[in-house]
Amino acid sequence: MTLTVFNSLTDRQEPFTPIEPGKIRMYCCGITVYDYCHIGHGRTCLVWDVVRRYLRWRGYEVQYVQNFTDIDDKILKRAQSEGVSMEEISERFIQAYFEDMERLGVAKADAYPRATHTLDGMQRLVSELESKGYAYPAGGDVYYSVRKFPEYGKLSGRKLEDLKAGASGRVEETDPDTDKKRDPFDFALWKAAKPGETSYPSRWGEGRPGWHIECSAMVKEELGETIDIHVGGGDLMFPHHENEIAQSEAATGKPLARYWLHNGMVKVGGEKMAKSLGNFITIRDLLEQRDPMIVRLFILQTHYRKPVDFTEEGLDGARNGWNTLKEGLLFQENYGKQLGWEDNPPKQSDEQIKQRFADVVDDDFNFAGGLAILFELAKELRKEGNLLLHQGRAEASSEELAVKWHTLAELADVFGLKPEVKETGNLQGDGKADTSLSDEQVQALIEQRVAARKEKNFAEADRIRDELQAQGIKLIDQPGGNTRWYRE
RNA sequence: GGCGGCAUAGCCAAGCGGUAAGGCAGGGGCCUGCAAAGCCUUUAUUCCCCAGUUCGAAUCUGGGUGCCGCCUCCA
Repeated sequence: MTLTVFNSLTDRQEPFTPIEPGKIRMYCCGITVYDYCHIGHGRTCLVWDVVRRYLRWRGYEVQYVQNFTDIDDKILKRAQSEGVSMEEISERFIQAYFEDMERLGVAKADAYPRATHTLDGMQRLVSELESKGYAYPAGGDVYYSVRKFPEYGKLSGRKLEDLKAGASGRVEETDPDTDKKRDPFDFALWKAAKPGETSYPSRWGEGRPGWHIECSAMVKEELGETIDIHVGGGDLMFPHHENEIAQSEAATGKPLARYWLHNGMVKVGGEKMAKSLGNFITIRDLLEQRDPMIVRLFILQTHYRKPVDFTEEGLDGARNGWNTLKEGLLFQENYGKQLGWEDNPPKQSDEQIKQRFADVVDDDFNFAGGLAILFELAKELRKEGNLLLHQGRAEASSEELAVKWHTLAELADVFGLKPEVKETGNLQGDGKADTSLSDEQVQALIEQRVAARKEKNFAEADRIRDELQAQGIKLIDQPGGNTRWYRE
């Protein structure tokens, strides 16, 4: 089967072919760095991280670029209210972004261009648009003339007439600069600086770039005139991506991207989560409560184009599901020694299963379908592990188990799902709660309980178990009187 | 008002014309001093409703209903 993707540009699912065989140039619209990232940003980054991982796994060389918007009204506003520079705000939240993404296991992009580092490129592009007649200056601003670009609206499926019908009465009233525009739908490529604002010199005077031009400039500088895949949140399709197309394609006369992919929004309580609605959850707040891998699994369970509703119930389900996968992934950690894998680390994976996985995921990145295969493998390994634990031997051969484990680990890696291997405790918990008891204290109590059980003093044994349970320590009694434990 | 998307078990979710994946939760059994974990087993004659096409439809067509997103900054 061949990889097919849903292209927003054609509104159809179509076979994917890169411009240059084996190579993919991919651009993701990143974030405006004026605050901590919320889980909507998290979903976007996670989804495209996995797409990128999958494409690599499928054998493509992927060049992946994601931008930071560090020139923006909201950054300026925050800088002014805190009495610091825009740079200071940007820098702070770029660092926070990297911290959050590292915790979520999002791989680093190949480049992170910033608006402040792309000023020349943006100005060149604006000049080019001006000289080609697509842009006009107006009192220190420069606007893009939407009517000069006949294909305007081709991405979002809008016609200028429809926009007019919807926006009539709103655009004129809300935009005090409207009088400078020749058409209400023209948008700013360059904005004249207002007094006290951070600004940059240009041939149109002191000012700063408009929002959309940065991506047009960055794509061109980092990846070229036509790229393979341009991705971003569905809410960016209009006007941001539409305007990017208008700018880039008018300037180069070539398509900006062959495939446009958009991810669905995150909802909370059935409503879209957005800054403007005030119902957002930041990634760092969420990660106080939940293992990053739970969040990853939760998000990957829903197809990337569908909306996903964040609920406690949903996250609880993902937590339990993650425990199952983790059990499988830790198979080598927990049983490899017993199976004598040390000098012969398993390297072989099951080609048939990998083919099944690829067939499913090739269908517009059907991650949920792919996860079903991971669960299949993880459950088999868990079952065999349980046999090893209780009976000292498994049903399958060491080689078979090695292949299964290796296949699972390889496919889980495509999804960025990795258990944290902890030094403490002899089984893995979900890393959520922390207890006041040290490992030594737990161990001591367990030894007391083992002794009590030997004397058939079950009241005392149960008392100790309850005490540990209250601290979030779970016990597993094994045949032969051994007890394993983990933190819940 | 315009444009677009989605409706599948208690919850989440795949499925894209051939007779309902998977996860979570639940029921029953095994194991256990009792648990926990694990194992086995079970849970939608049916896919929002109504028509139609077809030998055959959750899947295609038409018409309803409901929910959501975009049209303004937004991942």
